[in-house]
Amino acid sequence: MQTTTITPRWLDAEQQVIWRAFLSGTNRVFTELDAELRRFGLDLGEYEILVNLSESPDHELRMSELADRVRQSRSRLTHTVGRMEAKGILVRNACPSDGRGVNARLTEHGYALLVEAAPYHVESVRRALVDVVDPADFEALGRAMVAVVDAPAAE
Amino acid sequence: MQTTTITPRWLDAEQQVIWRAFLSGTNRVFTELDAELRRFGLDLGEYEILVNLSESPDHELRMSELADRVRQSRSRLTHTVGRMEAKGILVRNACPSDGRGVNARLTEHGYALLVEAAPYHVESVRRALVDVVDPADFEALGRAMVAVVDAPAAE
DNA sequence: CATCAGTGATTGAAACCTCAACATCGCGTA
DNA sequence: TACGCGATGTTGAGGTTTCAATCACTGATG
Repeated sequence: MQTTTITPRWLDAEQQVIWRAFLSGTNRVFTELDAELRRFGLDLGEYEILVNLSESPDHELRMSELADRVRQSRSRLTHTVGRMEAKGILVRNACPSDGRGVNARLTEHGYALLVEAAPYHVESVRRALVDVVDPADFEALGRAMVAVVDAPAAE
Repeated sequence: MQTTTITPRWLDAEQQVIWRAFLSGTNRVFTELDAELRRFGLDLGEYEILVNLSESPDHELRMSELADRVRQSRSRLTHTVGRMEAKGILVRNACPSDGRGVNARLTEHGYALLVEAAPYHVESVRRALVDVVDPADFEALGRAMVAVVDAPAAE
């Protein structure tokens, strides 16, 4: 019998430091954003839903399309959208062109909430990340994250 | 009456692109890591607990110290450690030098689990981030994250 | 037209996290 | 010694996410 053994390619000391800074730094950023959004009764996941709807025609989007854009599972999105609907932030309607589909659409109140929260949100993004990082490093960060997203999916 | 009005300093187009890449990229990295760790019945939060205990004398750490290192609330850590204890990964003992304190210590089984999972974990860190990013950009990423962590806390 | 595999969305239970309240203990001070 | 504030951990309730199962509909195939 033979097991597939892995010879670990450990990170070197510097990579290790960078990796741990990544863990701490991302944690710090998201903690800060959530703290700011909480003042509007939102979290980052809900805020991204608002943004994506607001950028779509009629402030409306199919659930599945929305799930892809905010990187949430369909199930999670159903639950979250259900709560947001209960708060009057958006409404759901059957999709006219596809009997399986459901459209989520911002209400007036939901759009007003986004308009109100957005300036504070962008300020927290600056405070936590954009304004504290050297501009050249910030651009490199962008390239790095694009490379991550564009990397082929694991098997 | 007068309200404090904010003149939003919106992100410019390029900053916007980088910010969204950051959201997608970090999500991609953490999704990949969790998927790999799930094969060992762990998530990233639990894995970081294992790592921090394993790097400490006697594989043991005060709960509060551990909470700081893994950036989890005390409450969350109590719950998580409780579940890990139930699985036999670690044990809790009263701290001899401080009646309030509790030490968490890895069991043999817990350490063996870490030893087993670590090579796959590091491989996923490489696959998701380290190996797909240009080395110079990776270093810049490190500087950026250090700047984020070192930034003064918001009021 | 009948079937059937695939897609879109939801459901409910279990697992997990958050939040506020609480219990306990250490330490400085009078 | 007694007081009281601050720190350490835990608890349980309530809210959120995950996971697998399910329902409904579409489109293709025979």
